[in-house]
Amino acid sequence: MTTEYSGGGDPRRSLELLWGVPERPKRGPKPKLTAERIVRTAIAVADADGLDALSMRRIADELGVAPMSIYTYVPGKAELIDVMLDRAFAELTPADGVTGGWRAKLEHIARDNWDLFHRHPWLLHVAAVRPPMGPAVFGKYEFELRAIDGIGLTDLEMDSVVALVTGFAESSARVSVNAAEAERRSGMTDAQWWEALVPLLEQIDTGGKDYPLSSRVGEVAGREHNAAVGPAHAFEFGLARILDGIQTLVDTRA
Amino acid sequence: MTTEYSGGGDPRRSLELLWGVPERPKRGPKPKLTAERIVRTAIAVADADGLDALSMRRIADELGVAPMSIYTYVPGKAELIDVMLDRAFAELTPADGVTGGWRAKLEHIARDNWDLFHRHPWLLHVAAVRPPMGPAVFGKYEFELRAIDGIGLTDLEMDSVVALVTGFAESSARVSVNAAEAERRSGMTDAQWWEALVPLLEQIDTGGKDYPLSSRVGEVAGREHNAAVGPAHAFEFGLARILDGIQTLVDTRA
DNA sequence: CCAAAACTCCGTACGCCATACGGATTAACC
DNA sequence: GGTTAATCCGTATGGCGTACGGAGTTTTGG
Repeated sequence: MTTEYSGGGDPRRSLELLWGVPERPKRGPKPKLTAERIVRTAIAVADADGLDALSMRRIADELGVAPMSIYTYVPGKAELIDVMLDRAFAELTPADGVTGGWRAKLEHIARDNWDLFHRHPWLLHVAAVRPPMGPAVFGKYEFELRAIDGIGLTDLEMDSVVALVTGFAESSARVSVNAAEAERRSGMTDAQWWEALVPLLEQIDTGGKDYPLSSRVGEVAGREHNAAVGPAHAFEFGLARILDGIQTLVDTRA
Repeated sequence: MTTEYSGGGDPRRSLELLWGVPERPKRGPKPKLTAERIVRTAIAVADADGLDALSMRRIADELGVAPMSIYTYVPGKAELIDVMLDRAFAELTPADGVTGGWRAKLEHIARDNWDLFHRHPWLLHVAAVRPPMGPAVFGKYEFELRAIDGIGLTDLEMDSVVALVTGFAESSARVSVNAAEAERRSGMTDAQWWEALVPLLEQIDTGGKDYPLSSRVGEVAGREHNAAVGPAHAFEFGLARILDGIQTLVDTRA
């Protein structure tokens, strides 16, 4: 599985694509495609078959043109992925209408992110340092900050809180998505995989060490949440702890 | 950058490599290599040049043999990476000697993990669902649990707390490592990159929307922590919140 | 002492990737 | 109608993991 990097292409070309340049040049043959159609097709391919399957050849096949024709509309794969990212983040919704104060709003944001990463698992394979400066990324940061505006935090703390919550949503979604991916590619559930491993592990000479806590806790944890609900439980547990921690901070400010 | 998957190979062969089979077969020419040397070389390559540079050809070059000779000692790249993972985790240290109770112990574990991911950034490019069942991975889970044993949590809560803290260390290290990687491959610091982007952004027609909170908070956050300390600050801030949240949970149990 | 077996080493080959380059074609402008 | 700009795309490069099978080397069994 290939991890791509956002911000890898020419920033000027990326920005033009992200914000849309309405210029219609006149000369030359009628274009068969648009950048928009290419982006939509690329997202569909990545959703269906993963970022690995997203090649310029595949997009071209899907659109019925030769591979090199894509480069007429898009400078390269790096810029294309920047636009795909911004498009995907555009699906996120503000927490403005959510009742229940900052805590409920942050919960909405965390869950919304969690859902997004499950709808578009390929997002997790794009390292979003230096994210694409598109309308959706701008809007996302703005309404995330709005969720905790006016509750007594400093500007720096607001930025840190938003980063903590969204970062947590991403990292727990990563675990969840990876588990599902492992299940798909191995054809075994986590339970089946573990079951197959136990007899092999019993033949191993551990050199006299034993693992009392691991055995006890691991068994309980394994029984309690099988693979289907495990990552979701981890998400709910972690989110509750993090919000409690933010509560403590807010309390010291009041 | 390629992301690899742990647990991708033949589990039996992986386990043999992980725990070491001392059998010395007799027939045939004297082996020029050992699995051990191959693993050490692979880790050195990944440390120095990243997981992308880790190819079977590169390892072979490094050891002065032909590419296919590697397969005499190691079943394939997937199993090799499993062993590399376990070897790396073996560098982690228990928190038993740390004074200051469970909070100080969890801090040690988080920082120890954070450091490890910076020493071996390629760990972040290996998706560790279904981790290699080697001695180090077993030991890690055991002493992580020991750090919070006997403070009133249920077995399930102990598992969840450990997963939360180590998961957070991984995800914030990911941000940090990605930032450093972006700096290296672009030749620009975050500050320089942003500076180059501003004039381009000013030419953009945002369609009348503006972003009051983003501008105010973003500027403060950007000024406060430049790229060098930004991720480290996010780590410290998030860790404090998470430990506060765990404190709240522990309090309800007391 | 010799043949068979076991083991190491490795040359070749396959299909797939992004995209640089330049040529052929097509449409609009002067 | 000639010039210019734009689209479309054929070809080629170098790197990847590893399947396959052959050649060389050492020990074992008789």
